[in-house]
Amino acid sequence: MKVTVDAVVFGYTEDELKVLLIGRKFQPFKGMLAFPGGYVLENERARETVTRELKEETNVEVDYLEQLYTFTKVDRDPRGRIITIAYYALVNPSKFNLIADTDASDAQWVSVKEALKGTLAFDHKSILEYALVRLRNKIKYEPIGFDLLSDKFTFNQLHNLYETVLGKTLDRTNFQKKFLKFGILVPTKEKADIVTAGKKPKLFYFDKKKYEKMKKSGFLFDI
Amino acid sequence: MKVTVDAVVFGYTEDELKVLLIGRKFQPFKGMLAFPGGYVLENERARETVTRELKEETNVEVDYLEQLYTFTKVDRDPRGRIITIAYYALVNPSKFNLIADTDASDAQWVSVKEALKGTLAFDHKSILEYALVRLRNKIKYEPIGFDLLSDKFTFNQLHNLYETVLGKTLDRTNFQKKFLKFGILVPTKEKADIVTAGKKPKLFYFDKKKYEKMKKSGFLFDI
DNA sequence: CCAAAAGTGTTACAAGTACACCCATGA
DNA sequence: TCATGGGTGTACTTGTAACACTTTTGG
Repeated sequence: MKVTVDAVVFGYTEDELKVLLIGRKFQPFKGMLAFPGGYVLENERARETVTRELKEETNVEVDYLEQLYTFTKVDRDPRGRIITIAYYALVNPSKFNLIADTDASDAQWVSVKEALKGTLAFDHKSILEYALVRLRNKIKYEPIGFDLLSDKFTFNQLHNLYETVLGKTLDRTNFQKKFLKFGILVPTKEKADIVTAGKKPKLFYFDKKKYEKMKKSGFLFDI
Repeated sequence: MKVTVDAVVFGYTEDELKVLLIGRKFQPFKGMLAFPGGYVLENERARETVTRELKEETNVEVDYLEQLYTFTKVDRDPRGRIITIAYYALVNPSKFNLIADTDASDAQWVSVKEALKGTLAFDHKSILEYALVRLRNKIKYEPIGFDLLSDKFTFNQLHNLYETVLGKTLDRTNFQKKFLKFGILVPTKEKADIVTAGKKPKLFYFDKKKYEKMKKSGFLFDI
């Protein structure tokens, strides 16, 4: 039996949730869009395969990486019996230049909405749906949204991100108060350098170390 | 690369959380305690392997079964490169007579506390720890505790179960009110046939169909 | 000056918590 | 009849949701 990994890498740009897809250079599913991934080698663990393949195929190094699910349907790969361990990851797309290589003819950020409308190679559409559900659940109980944003961000950006991922509106002022009460966001003295019709918003950053400490002493993040 | 499955089957008896373990009949780890499990065959998916091996090795058929995590550490099995897809399951132990067979010299319900103190074959101790964390989280957000109890149960039994699994005390009266308000527990006219120092408690059952409907229309179980 | 976005405050209601208290049972 | 566990009620605290209001900015 052969074992592969697949990486569902989420990014957030232009107020939209994106996913990193490559064009397949070889058969099967040549020319179609698919997740970066590949065979788990004899002397590496699955997580290592994911980071290696991501670097090789797209030049991306992810901030947040978590195992998603292992897909074992018997006929999921036309090459034979191949199971895949799917991972999902979060990254700020502006950090990297996508460079396609090895098995990939190109690498691009595709809107999740569009990706779900079209066709993907293998069972990758099911995997994407599964990953999206996981992301939506996880972002409510763990402060992982920051891995999709720049180090410093405005409340408006965070708010938009949450509304986009969760697919529903959240009261702006209550969202802000809730986050501030947690005490894991640090205000800076800087104001965002963006064109706006109104007041210049403050920039915040996420105090990850403080959050880890609080979590250890029983604090539960919950948006 | 070879692929196995391992099943962490939880049960609840004598006010204690138990796990189903077998004695290993063959090398490696001959004579030690381990989870039921075995190789994924070429023409079956992992979930099928789990139910098949559980039936073969212990005569147990589980009510609730969910994939837990795939463990891929390179040296986790002395026989070579073998990754394992771990599942966890919930069952009411009183429903089955344990019958050990094939690879198992015996099958028994072991207190989770004891199992974590002792030594298990392979990396099964890590897997058990991982499964326990998952169970504790899951039982808060999904009404899966009922799969550990008989079809009809008293509030005291449910309350004890939750306190045992979560490892903390929960106010008896508030626990009851919260559950009743959900509307997923149906009171029967029967009273439990148990010796008690006080009042005879009513028996309830869990209305799974109603819960599924409510869940579809947006209801979130949360204890 | 005014529209738009950021930031702050207020109020009404729902939910959670901590108990007190009564009831039924069997030793 | 009394200790024990089951069952119910209530006051208090906390959290949530909705929205009004003020401030700052650029055109």
